[in-house]
Amino acid sequence: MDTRELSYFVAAAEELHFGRAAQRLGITQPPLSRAIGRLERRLGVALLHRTSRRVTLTDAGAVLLAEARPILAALAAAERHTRRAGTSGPGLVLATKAGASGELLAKLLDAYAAEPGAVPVDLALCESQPQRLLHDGRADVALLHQPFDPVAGLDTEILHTEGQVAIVPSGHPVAVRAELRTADVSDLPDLPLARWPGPDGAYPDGPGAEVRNQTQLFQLIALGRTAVIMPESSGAGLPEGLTAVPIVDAPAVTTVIAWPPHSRSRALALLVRVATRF
Amino acid sequence: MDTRELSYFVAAAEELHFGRAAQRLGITQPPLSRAIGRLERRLGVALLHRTSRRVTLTDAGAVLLAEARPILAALAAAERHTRRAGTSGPGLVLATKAGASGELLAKLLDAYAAEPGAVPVDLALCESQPQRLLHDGRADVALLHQPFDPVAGLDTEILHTEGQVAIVPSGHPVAVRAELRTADVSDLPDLPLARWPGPDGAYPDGPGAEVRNQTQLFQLIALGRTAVIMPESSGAGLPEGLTAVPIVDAPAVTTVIAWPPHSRSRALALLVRVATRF
DNA sequence: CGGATCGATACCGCCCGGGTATCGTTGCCC
DNA sequence: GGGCAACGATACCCGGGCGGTATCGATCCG
Repeated sequence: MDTRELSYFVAAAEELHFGRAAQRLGITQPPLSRAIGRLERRLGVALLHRTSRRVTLTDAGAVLLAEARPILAALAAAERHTRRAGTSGPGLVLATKAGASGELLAKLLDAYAAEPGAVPVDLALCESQPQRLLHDGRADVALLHQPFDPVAGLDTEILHTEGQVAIVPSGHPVAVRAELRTADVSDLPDLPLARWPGPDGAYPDGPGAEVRNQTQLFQLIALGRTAVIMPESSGAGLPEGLTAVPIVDAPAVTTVIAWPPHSRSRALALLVRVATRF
Repeated sequence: MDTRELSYFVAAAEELHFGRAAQRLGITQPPLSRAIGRLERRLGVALLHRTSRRVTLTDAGAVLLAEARPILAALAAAERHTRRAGTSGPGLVLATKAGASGELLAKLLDAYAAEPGAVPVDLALCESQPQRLLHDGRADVALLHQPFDPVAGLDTEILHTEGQVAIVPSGHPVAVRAELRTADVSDLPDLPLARWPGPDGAYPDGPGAEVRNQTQLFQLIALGRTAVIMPESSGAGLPEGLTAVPIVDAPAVTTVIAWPPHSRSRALALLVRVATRF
């Protein structure tokens, strides 16, 4: 099966309309019709059931669509990884969530820079989903936080484990407590927990404020509109008006350094070695 | 990146010899040279370092090779799965290890056959690696035994959990014991544990007999040459001269029914539903 | 029943993949 | 050290397939 045929089929299967699919692919409709027809003939299976008015997926088409998408994604990732591995480029790109693991990151970068043979490290501080940068080749290595960030398909080393704290407005009654339990903060009607976007960019339902980054979040907390539970280290150096209170029964957060399997860079290996010395 | 180019590169990277690689691909050498050159130009990266006497992988080539192999395997699997999903075929093919889960299998097949809407079920009884049949599309569903069979990348439902027994010659001193511990049978100098082939078909080192199937194994045990630890149910209905003794500290064996993700067959869904009723 | 929408088909030009012939380089061996 | 053999690169040719335009045929709508 050819890559082109496969992406043609995915486009047609997603659009369920040959004209629009062809447009999306930057070709005209007839070659698309022929390509899909040829693919079906080669497989000996109908993939799309089509009348001149409606196009639907057959069972076989649904199977192929589900398998084709990750294959095409893996192909694109392989291409980017190969490009990065060949062009020595600007050194390493390290991805992590902005605001997370601040002290650990600073220590790591300092220690690495002091090593003989270190290369320049660029930072990719994203608002969410740092592991995506790894998968699509925009970064070489990432600091991820279990259980928040999925690490499936990556090689990892554990760097650090820490508890979590609630960050609340200093004026709120719970701010004076020495410690809290999860239930103490998840049930406050006047202070609903902030909601972060999921992997698809959509927000879960709930009463709390929708937030995308830490600045926004801290401002909303300072205004008494929301609260949040996050790792201890993210609560270091809080601005005025915010208080961190340990949550004793929250699951521990593990910071890991992660990289795509099959990486062969000496610079990356050195960075991982330095990181695991902590 | 084209599939053809990718498989050309894999062949060249594995053979490290353009002539042989071309022969393996069923083409001549010049188109292969051109294809690899074009791929390198498009990626902007050298994949193979070649003199007229020696071909070696570059770092980028090693990355691409490692990523390309699973991608090509996934492509081939997708093709087979799609073919199977389309051609309603002879019904379902169920794979499992010959001799394993005998009673459970019989019950499952009977119960399924009694359901309205059941289709004929063919059995693929293999000597090892039943999950391979699933991955390459030769089977639709399998009974696997954790922790022996890898279930990564499959959808599963747990059917049954059982302990393990040692199967020894009836005349041996340990045969009269009511129960054993793993250490009791793994250290017997006169009765070394049988060795099964690994995923690559090679046998691990050790003193025990090399076996491939249950008939062979039981014969060797009856002759006093080896012993084995296996799930209780596999020890049911032993031939004359063999005795099963429970191993109290062996890890439990879980029988699962497994199928490739994205399967959409009604017949398969029914089989799984029947299986999970036990 | 006429028109509009949409997928299939016919036909054409060009690019690209594969083939044969040959060149240039590099170890190797006498 | 020179001749030779092995091997990858290059030159050139041919045919198939991909993409384009034009058009057909079917189906739904008003």
